[in-house]
Amino acid sequence: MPNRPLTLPKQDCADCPIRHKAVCAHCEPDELSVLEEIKFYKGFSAGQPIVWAGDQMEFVGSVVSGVASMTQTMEDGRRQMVGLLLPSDFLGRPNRETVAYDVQAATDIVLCCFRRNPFQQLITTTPHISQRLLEMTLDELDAAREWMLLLGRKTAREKIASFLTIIARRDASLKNMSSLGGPLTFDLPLTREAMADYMGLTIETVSRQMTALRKDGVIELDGKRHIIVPDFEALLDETGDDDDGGLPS
Amino acid sequence: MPNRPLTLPKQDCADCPIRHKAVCAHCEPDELSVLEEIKFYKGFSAGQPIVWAGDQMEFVGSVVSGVASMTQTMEDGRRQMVGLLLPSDFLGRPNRETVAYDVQAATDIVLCCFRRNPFQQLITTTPHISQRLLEMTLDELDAAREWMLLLGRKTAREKIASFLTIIARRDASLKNMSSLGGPLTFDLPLTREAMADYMGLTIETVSRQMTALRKDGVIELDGKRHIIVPDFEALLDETGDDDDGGLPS
DNA sequence: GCTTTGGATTGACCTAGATCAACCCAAAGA
DNA sequence: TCTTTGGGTTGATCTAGGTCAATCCAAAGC
Repeated sequence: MPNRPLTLPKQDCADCPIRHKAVCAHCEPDELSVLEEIKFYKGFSAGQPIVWAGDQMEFVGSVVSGVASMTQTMEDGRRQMVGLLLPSDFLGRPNRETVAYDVQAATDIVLCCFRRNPFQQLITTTPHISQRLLEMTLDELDAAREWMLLLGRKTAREKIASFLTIIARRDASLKNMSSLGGPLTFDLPLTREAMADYMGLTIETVSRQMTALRKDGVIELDGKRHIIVPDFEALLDETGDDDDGGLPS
Repeated sequence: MPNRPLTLPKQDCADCPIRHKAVCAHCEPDELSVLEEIKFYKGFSAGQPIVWAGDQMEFVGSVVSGVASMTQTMEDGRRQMVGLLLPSDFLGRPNRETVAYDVQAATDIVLCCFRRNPFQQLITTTPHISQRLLEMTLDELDAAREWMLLLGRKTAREKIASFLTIIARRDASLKNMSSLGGPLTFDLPLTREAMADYMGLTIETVSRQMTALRKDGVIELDGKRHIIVPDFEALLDETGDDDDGGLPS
């Protein structure tokens, strides 16, 4: 497969989260048609950079399928992931010329994009959109704060368990599962290295804690990436937070 | 001084950041008068709780003077600060009934508040406001991501230095200083314990690293809280990031 | 003036997670 | 088939920062 972004043909938006989850929920038909006009799809394959920090960002959009990561890198190479973009998440920000972090496809990914300038225009004329974006940004901020607790105060084992519940929840909500009671199965969208960058750990520690959780029966591993959680409550008990284990957010 | 929130009399808004920095910048006069009607001031003294996580939040507003912290606490008492509210920062979120984190006055503080429900109403009718809130929330998200790098990848010494530059910058912008070249002086708005909760460290480590920076001549301490930075560039060199040390944000 | 109090400092020691190094293993290419 | 490659695992060792405990010190109260 070619290692460059591909602009996909316009497609039916039934599977495009931005249509129903992000900006369009309350739009009038004519506003929708404007969105339609400036819309296009981009695909990236796993590992491929989407934008580098400092680059001009000529589009905004949301993730249709696949996973991307936002990372920050220090001069000496230390890296910290600061955003994980899963399906329905929004990428890019209105009123910013350049992007502040490296964005990279973690898996093969499809984005539903809008050209930035017309989109910005639309924001000023369509209050629904900026209100919806505010809503999404506040959710992102909440997630970031949860993440800060993880980075600052949790043990390596708690970090791994918390990370796994986050992925499990998002995966379940993607499949429209109503409860996380029984045995649960999902794929890790990240390499051990990316997981380490997510949690502020080294790959060795990630690996060790994964095997520890496996040996303790909290998770089962099928290959490197496929996870089976026999008892979600047991996993939650390892996270350190007093979560109620309810529905995926 | 009484240890309970006091509702201050209406006062001239010249010193109220929300008037010019937050929601009012582009408002029409009649929109301003609506804001005026639902506005009131609250004062809290240092250490006093403003709201607890889970509480109903009946107002939103911005910090006029003083400092507040948002913290998250685990069952076993581990605490992580996830937000630091300095003058002109916005507190509370539209469309959320309850608040997600403990908010506490770090110093004596004055808030310029708006009753939440009418304020939410105003958002739907005044696009400027939600656009401005979006802008502010995006800035907050950027700050959170910077913070995540600090928590996940920086050494204790780098954490302290980074924290000091953040406070120094905000303090300088408050005093309308145009450059941070020369010797620099400011007060720490936090106890060592709150600093530790900010950085994911213990108070002992904070204390040790502060004395280390002092012994190395990077900072001078006058009492426990007053900091003198003889050379801001030298402090920046300790932060670990390749900042240009430019103007305060 | 003396005592209490609560934040802050300092020292001795310990441990969770980092570092360094060897090895595993499945997929891809030749 | 063999080799390469890149992600992953495991072991031995080290160390930054945590833990525990004693002490300091300035402000507040009596």
